[in-house]
Amino acid sequence: MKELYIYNSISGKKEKFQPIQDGHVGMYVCGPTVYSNVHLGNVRTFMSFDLVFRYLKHLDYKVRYVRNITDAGHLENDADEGEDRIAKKAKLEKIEPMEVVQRYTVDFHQILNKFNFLPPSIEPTATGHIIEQIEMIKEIIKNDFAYEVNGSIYFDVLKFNSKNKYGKLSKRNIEDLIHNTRSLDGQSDKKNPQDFALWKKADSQHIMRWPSPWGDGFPGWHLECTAMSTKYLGKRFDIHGGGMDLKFPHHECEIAQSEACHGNNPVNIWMHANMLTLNGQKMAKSTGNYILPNDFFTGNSDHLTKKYSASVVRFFILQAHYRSVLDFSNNALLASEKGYNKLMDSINSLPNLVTHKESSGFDLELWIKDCYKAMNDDFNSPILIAELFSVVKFINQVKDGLAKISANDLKSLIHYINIFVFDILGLKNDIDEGTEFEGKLKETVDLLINMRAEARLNKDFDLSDKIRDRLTEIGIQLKDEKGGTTFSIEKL
RNA sequence: GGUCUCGUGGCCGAGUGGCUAGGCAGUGGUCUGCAAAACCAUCUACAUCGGUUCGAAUCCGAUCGAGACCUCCA
Repeated sequence: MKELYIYNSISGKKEKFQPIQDGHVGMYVCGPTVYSNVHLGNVRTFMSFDLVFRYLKHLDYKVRYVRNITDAGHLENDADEGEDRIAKKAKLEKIEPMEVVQRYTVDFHQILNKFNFLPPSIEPTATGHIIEQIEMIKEIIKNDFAYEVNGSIYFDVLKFNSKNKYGKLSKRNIEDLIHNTRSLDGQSDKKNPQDFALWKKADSQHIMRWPSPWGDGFPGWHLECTAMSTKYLGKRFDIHGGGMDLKFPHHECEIAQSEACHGNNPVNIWMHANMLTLNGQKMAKSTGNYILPNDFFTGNSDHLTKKYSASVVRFFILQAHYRSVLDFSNNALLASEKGYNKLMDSINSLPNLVTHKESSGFDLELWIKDCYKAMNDDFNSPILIAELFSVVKFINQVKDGLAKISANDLKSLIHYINIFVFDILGLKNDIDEGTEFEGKLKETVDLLINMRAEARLNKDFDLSDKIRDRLTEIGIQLKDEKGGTTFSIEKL
C-alpha cells in the first residue's frame, strides 16, 4: 500500500519515492509574492502541494513542509530598470511596503483557510532571512561564481556552465539561451544577459533596503528560496515544488546557486503543478485574465452565474490531475458542484444504512486498494474521485435494497471514506456542520416531513405538494427513499 | 524565432499498446399519487495523414491547432 511513485520534473519520469532519511520528508514549495490578492491559479498550485502534504502525512511520514512568503520586492524585469512590485503597490496605495506585505499575507492565509489548507510546518519570509542570503552570496563569491558591479552582485552563469551544467531542469542549453534571449532596454551591469542578480544595489529612492558588505541593497529573487530551504531542510532535501512557470528561470537558478554554494544539487524530486487557465489562457495578474477566490463566495463575477462554496471549488480543482492544464469555466464548476453534492449526500446517509449479516455487490478490500493505487500513482486525485463515485453507487444500491453491507464493512467503509475524502482530499462536508442551529433545523424539517407523510396518507396532495414545493423554493430538497424521506440543503 | 507540453465523446476530465475511467448533460425504463432523488439500461471519443505491430486513442514521423517558458509570474 505504500509504494508511492512521484513524477520528477528533472528526470521526466515517475520515480519510486525514497526519502533521504527514513520516515522523514523535507518539502519546500515556492510561496506567493505578497503584493496583491492570490488568484485561483495561485490557489491551485498550493492546493496541489496541500494534497501532497496530506497524503505524505497519511502515509505516516514525518513531513517538514516549508512554504515561503516572498515579502521583499523584486524587480519587474531582470534588466537594471523596472520597478519593485511591492514598492510600486505601496506607492499606489500610499502605504508602507510592509503594510502591503501584511495586508496580502493576511489575505493569503484567510483564503487558504477557507479552502481548508493545512498550514505548512514553517512559513519563512524573505526579509526575515537577509543575513542568510548575504552569507550565501559571500560563499558564492568565494567559490568564484559571482561578481560585483557597482554595489550589485551577479551570478556568472557562463562561468558556472563551464564547470557545471546550467539548464538541467528546464532542459535548455546555454547556447540556445544566448541566442534566444530578448534584448531588454536599459543599461545593464551584467556581463551576460543570462546572469542573474544575487544582490541589487538600492538607489536612494528604494525603501526596502538592507546593509551589506557591498552597500545598501536588497536580495535577488532566486536567492531567498535557496537560503531558506537550506536553512530549514538542509543542503539536500526530498521534494521541491512550485508552479510550472517557476521552472525557468527561478528553479534553474536555485539549482545553480546551490551547486555554486554547496557543490551539490539541492533536491531529489522536483514537482511542478500545471497552470489553471481561463478562456484558454493562463490566469495572470498582469493580463487581467484571472478570477479571485472571493468571487466564488459572492458569485460576483462575469465568469460566474452563481455562488460556490470553497469545498466545491476544491473538488473541481482536485478532479483534474495536478500536472495537467485545467481550464476553468462556470459550466465545469456547475458539473462539479452536482458531483460534490452527490458524494456528500451519499456520505451523510452512511450512518443510517441498514446492515446485513454479509456484504454483497461490492468488493470493499479491492476498493480500498484501488484508492491507494490512485494516490500512489503520482497523487492521482481524479482517479481517486472516480473510485469514490463507485462506492457512492454501492451505497445508493444498499439504500435501494439492491446490495448489502455488513456492520463490519460499514464501519470500515466509514473509516476509509473519512480518510480519503476528508483527510487526504481535504474536502469539507458543507451539508453536515453539526451546529446547534443545524440540529434544530433538522428537527424542524423532519417535522414538516412527518406532516407531509400524514397528508399523503390522507391523499391530501395539495398540502403535501405545498410542503415539498415550498421547501424546494427555500433550498431544501426532499428525497423519498425506500426507507423514508430524507432531505438535503442547497448551500449558498 | 527557439525549447517544451498538449490535442479524448455535448461539456469537464482520467488512462496510455489488447480489458467500462469518472462527473455533468442527453435518451429509454424501474420506483412514485405526480415529481425530485436513487437505481437499471443506453447514445455521442480518442485532431488529420502516413508508418511500426497480430493488434494503437496509446509507439514513430509529418501536418494542422492550442498552451507554457524564453522578461516578473503559482
